[in-house]
Amino acid sequence: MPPFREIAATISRQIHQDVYPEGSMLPKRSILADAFGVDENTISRALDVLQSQGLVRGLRRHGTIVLKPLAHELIDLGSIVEFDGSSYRLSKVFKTFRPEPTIVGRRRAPADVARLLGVDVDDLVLVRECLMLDPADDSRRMLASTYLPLSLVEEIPVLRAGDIGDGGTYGRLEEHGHSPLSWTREAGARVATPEETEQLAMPLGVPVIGLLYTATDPQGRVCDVTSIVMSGTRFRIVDKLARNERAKEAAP
Amino acid sequence: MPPFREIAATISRQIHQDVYPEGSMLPKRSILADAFGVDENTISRALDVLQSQGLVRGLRRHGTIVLKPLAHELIDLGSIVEFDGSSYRLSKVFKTFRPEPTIVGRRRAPADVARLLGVDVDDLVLVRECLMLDPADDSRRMLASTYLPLSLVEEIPVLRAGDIGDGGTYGRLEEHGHSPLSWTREAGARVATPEETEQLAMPLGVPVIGLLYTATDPQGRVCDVTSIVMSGTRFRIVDKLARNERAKEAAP
DNA sequence: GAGTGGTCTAGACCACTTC
DNA sequence: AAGTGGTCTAGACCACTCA
Repeated sequence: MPPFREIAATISRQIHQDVYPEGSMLPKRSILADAFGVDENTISRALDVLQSQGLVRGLRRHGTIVLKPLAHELIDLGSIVEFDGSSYRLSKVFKTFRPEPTIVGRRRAPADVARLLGVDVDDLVLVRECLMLDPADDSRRMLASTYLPLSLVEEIPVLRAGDIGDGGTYGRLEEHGHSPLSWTREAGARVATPEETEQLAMPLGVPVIGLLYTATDPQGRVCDVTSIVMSGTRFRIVDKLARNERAKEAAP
Repeated sequence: MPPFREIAATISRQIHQDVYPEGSMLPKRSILADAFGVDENTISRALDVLQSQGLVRGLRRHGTIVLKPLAHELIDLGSIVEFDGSSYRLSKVFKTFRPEPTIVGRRRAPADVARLLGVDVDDLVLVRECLMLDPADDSRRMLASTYLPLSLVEEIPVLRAGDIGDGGTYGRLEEHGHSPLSWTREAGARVATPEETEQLAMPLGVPVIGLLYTATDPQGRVCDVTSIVMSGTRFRIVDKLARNERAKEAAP
């Protein structure tokens, strides 16, 4: 293992063993460089590793602070799309956030979204993006983006409206002959894009949980792809598991 | 945005637009450095970014190859623990792999596992680790680790056996009075540890999907934590969603 | 042996924050 | 103004793989 990874692993171990407790400052670069007998630049690279793991954060002028580890918030997404009489919600947990619309317009979709929508990566689609804020302190929790093929927007112009909201899209689609919709969810792990990093106020290079919800009509046409992005260092998805029939029999 | 990130974004865009198609080689560092008008070192950092996104891979002597993007394999984990008459399986997909045991022994558990097990991070626990191989080509797909508190192993010595396997642990636990077990799953995104990187033959710094299965007995005692790690650049978890009752009514 | 990526060192400057 | 992290350049060497 090269020195910079070795050093990152050592400091990580020291943090977990409370040599550097949560909230404390690491020694500054020049001190660490002397301590490990390497150049300051090598320390810098090691600290990069720790930052992308969400373990520490560099604060200019101050130093490098040790963040609270394992502060994962558990999110129970469930696997039920909820209907409240007029609009749908992909999970009941999204009810607990305050949505703040940021962008509505025509853009190119990310490659995986384009694939799910069945459009070319260079085609424009309608994008509606919003931040999910914590109602308590307005902190940014998740980023939600809805992608609609332009052909569908021409067919149902009301989808173009800025204030239609997330759940409302599905209601309008069903009212216009795309009923009943069925949904699929893909969950993955990846590194945040620079845009996501900025919007969610995360350090650069952190892993994120990406959810892609696909709404398909009975004709098999993909009507909508909604992407939810949240920091992997702050959130985890939790589920309760059931037993199958034979397992139930086996229990006394 | 600093130059090295700008360059990484530019090359990433060029790859997606087939300037550098999948399987092709990027120009060598010195050429890219000239092309972008920066030092070779800056190119190196940009390529680091692309490698941790799983987009390219550096091959010594050869050059930097463009990997197949979006080759995500969709895994349907389900939410049912299956019983086959003698042992349990946390998901039916695990049946499709060939498990190869690697480590059995006493070790310290990772901090999040220790938290779930309710033991101190410095306590030793019994670890049983195995690689899940693709039966077709023996390639390494996932890493599965089972953690058991030592107190439980003293109570049920058969758990110490090396060949008990993953599903068998739950059967033995239920036979010894911890019945019926109930399971919870946590899913998260994080950066691979160096050990995982090596065992799964991944490039350094890739994001991984981490699953933590917790088995709890009726007394509320956590008996077992099983961790599944898979590359975020290769896998995605897929689910089909259902509608709630009111949504069903709304459909024609 | 030669060519490529991977990494380290040394020195420098910038950006930001606090004083 | 000063001090910290963030980044760039220049030059060097190593490790690995192929010819």
